[in-house]
Amino acid sequence: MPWEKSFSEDVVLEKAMQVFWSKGFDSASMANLIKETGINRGSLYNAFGGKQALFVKTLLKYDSENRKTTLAKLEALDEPCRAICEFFDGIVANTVADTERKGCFLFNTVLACGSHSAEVNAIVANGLREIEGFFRRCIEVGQVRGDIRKDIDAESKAKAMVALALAIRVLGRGAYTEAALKTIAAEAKQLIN
Amino acid sequence: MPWEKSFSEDVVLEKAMQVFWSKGFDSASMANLIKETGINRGSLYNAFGGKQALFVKTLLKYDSENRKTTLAKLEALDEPCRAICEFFDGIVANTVADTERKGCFLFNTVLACGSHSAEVNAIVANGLREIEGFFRRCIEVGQVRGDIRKDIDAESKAKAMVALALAIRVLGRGAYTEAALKTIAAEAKQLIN
DNA sequence: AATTGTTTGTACCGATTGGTCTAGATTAGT
DNA sequence: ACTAATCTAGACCAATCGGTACAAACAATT
Repeated sequence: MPWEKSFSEDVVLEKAMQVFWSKGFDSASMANLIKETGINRGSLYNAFGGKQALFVKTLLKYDSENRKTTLAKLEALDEPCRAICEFFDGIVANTVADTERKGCFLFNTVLACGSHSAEVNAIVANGLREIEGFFRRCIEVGQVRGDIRKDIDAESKAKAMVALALAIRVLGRGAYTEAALKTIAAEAKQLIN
Repeated sequence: MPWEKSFSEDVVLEKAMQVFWSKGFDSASMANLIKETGINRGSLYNAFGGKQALFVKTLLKYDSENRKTTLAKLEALDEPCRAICEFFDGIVANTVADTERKGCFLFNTVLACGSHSAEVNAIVANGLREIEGFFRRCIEVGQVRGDIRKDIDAESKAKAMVALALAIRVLGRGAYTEAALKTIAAEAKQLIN
């Protein structure tokens, strides 16, 4: 038998993810992806199948490596209020630290949902659902522990928090200043007061 | 002298706007625009200059015909709280009524701000600023009249409202159900309670 | 009827799109 | 050495992109 592979699929996926993340699915060309991943055209098609399939794989990678782990870490704090605060502080920090202004890969994909396949839409819908679930659980646990008032509707506030998080990411791509983003984040935290 | 014109620029702009609105700048091709406007390729270039120039004109048309007039009508109510409520009821109603799920042309353009010219970015930035100003003035007037508590920060809440409005429009494009959008709208109204 | 400027249809341009394919180099196991 | 699998480099494909060009049809004034 000959060799198995000369490049790391994961490293290539990581680089491809950066391209899709910063340019979006439509604007990212195969020429871009070939150049940035560094591997050959044929190898790319052979290993991943095509542009759409490659995109799905990068999105899944982002979803499991960024979104899932971030939420898991925050939930592991076991301090609901702090978890929510750190979530919003985190996305503001990430947004202003990102000189490329590329936002959140998952949210960016939501915005262009019209032009994506059902498979992609299912991935982002699941991501949104889980972010909302994170907020809801934080609030409910906080209510049980007496940190959060019991008369607020956890699900309702969780949805509003998802909405504000998305808005921070979107407006942070250029339309709003850091100060404005921090203001919105502060309003999000205040939802549970 | 020959004739002046055989088609109405405004009617053509209206049709072109629909194309850009539902497909976005990048995905809308000149072939689409020619087909939907019904006028000839040469006439289109002669009358509007090109794709980018045509886009700017449709965006300005939307901004003045939709955004400005909507805000002006609400502000003319001279009932701040009702104006805010009707704003959010209105965007939810518009969102669910739109079977094409095309969202708000202005917000859609914000999302793709990275790929637009400085001119376009200035138009959307101005639009956002004016929406925020609308909310801020509503809150301030409400505070003067005693309808709204005076200890809330008008500018801060106004920014949060812009964020929630944007999120409703974006999530309404397919990711969230009508019920979820109404929940977010309710949270937005609650910001001034 | 001549003139003038617009509309129309279509051909055309170079560039780029996603995707396929071939040729040859490379490396490992037999 | 031989074979098998994968790599690279690049030619190639039809389709589409935004934009230009041009000739014919057209209408309104002179």
